[in-house]
Amino acid sequence: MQRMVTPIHSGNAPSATAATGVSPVFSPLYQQIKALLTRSLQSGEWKPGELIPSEAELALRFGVSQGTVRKAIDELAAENLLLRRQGRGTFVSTHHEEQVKFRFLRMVPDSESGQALRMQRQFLECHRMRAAADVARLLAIKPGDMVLEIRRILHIGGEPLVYEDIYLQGAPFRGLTAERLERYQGPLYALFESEFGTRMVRAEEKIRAVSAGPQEAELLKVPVGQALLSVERLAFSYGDQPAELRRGLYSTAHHHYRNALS
Amino acid sequence: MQRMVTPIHSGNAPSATAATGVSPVFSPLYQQIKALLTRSLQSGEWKPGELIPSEAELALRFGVSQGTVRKAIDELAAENLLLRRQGRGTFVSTHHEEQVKFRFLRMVPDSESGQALRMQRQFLECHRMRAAADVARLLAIKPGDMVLEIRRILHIGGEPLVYEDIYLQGAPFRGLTAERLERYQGPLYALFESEFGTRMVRAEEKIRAVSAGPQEAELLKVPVGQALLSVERLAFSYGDQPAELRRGLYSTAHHHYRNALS
DNA sequence: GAGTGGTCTAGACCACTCC
DNA sequence: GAGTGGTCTAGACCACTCA
Repeated sequence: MQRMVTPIHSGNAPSATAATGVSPVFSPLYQQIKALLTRSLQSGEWKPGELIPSEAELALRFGVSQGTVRKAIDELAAENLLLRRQGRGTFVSTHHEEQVKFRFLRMVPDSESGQALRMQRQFLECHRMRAAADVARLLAIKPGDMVLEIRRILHIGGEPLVYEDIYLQGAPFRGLTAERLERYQGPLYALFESEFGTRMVRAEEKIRAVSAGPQEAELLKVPVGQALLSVERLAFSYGDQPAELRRGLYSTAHHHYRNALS
Repeated sequence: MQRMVTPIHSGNAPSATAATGVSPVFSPLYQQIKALLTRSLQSGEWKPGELIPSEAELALRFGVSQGTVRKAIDELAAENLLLRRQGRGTFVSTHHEEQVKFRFLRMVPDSESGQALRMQRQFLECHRMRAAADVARLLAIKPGDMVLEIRRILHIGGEPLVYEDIYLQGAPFRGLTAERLERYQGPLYALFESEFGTRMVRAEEKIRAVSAGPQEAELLKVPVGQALLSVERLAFSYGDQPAELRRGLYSTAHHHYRNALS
């Protein structure tokens, strides 16, 4: 009933492996291919920005038709894990592309004119610490495990826009230091993927409105009591593994959080 | 070079219509089919909740293969315009389904337990008026054109959660009255689609943090100056036509706005 | 059992990129 | 021109729903 692809084979007819009895897993071939491709991404066989083998070659490797590989790649492309370019091939998505920059930073200026937002970063903190209970729970680690905490402010046109408190699992980000952060130009997620092999794939955010306390007011240069957006983001890496917790305060005086419901 | 599907025909080979010279429009067949299907949805040939013809029948009608129809339907299903159900057929999406209720209302309780949110609606206002300049611009109508304004509060467990100020184009919603709103059980968008033939398909939201003024504080039963989410939503109907403007204030004391970045 | 969408295959040609 | 993804077709069988 169920055809498994794990050992390479090349049967043509569907339902060629029913001999063993009840199938333990029940998923279409293209889902199995998709899982195999994801595994190659996760293991680092193909790194962000790199070209993966052609559809024809993958079809040969897995012993399935090109159409089946195509459907698997289609879904991975829809999830922004892969990027197809006609005539060139299929590439592993990366946070280094211009176009992707606004997928995770949703703040846009109220004036809808050209949003050539030149952003300045100011790092306040970068140190290792033991994870508190709530942080550990969200990152799926044990309380007391080592985490890396980064605090920073994003400025735009000299004005503070975002204050963020970022928590990363300690182990994968061993070599990450304040100097490293200062030196690197570009999005944090680009640094994470290039230097530490952790690519953020998707995220969930919880948004609230809060009043600025004394410290926050000073950091964002707003009056105490000013209404701010509180954004808690949990970002996931390849295997839906939580990899980053981010607590942000956004000043919405001249910018807003843009969202599309579809 | 380009095959047009407008007049029904049944050629097998691609590139069967190059005789006329340079093709004016340049789009794949399945996109043309998709446009035709969208037109049938827009014209009301198939109404929300109804079953559309089978893939085979559509393929016959348009003179293309079933695979081509399938690809067109795939995209429409991905955009939530159609809903496929194996063994039963393809249906026009509707706001009457339980599952869809949280696609446009993004507030969820902070306690992640069972979110059996029983919501009470309180309508404050429902009247016709002339559109102000900003409302007219967003709704793509002329300033001074008639619009319908609805104001309401959503309560949960007796506590006010959302205050909304809603603007609709006057013409399509001619018969909408306060009594009609009171009598109808279920989401507003379900009422709009069932009774007025306007189905909201997607929306864009701009989110800010604001402080409650005196009136807003009283409506939402919060202290003056309390931080609230300000959500401005522009909702679009079938042809990407703006159909509703909604300005909301959300109380985030015990709930938050949930968002997925992917 | 008839009808529907879902999967899989095989092969053809098109559009695009790069050498 | 070679190689890639993109489109289109035709036909087979599977999984599911319902009468």
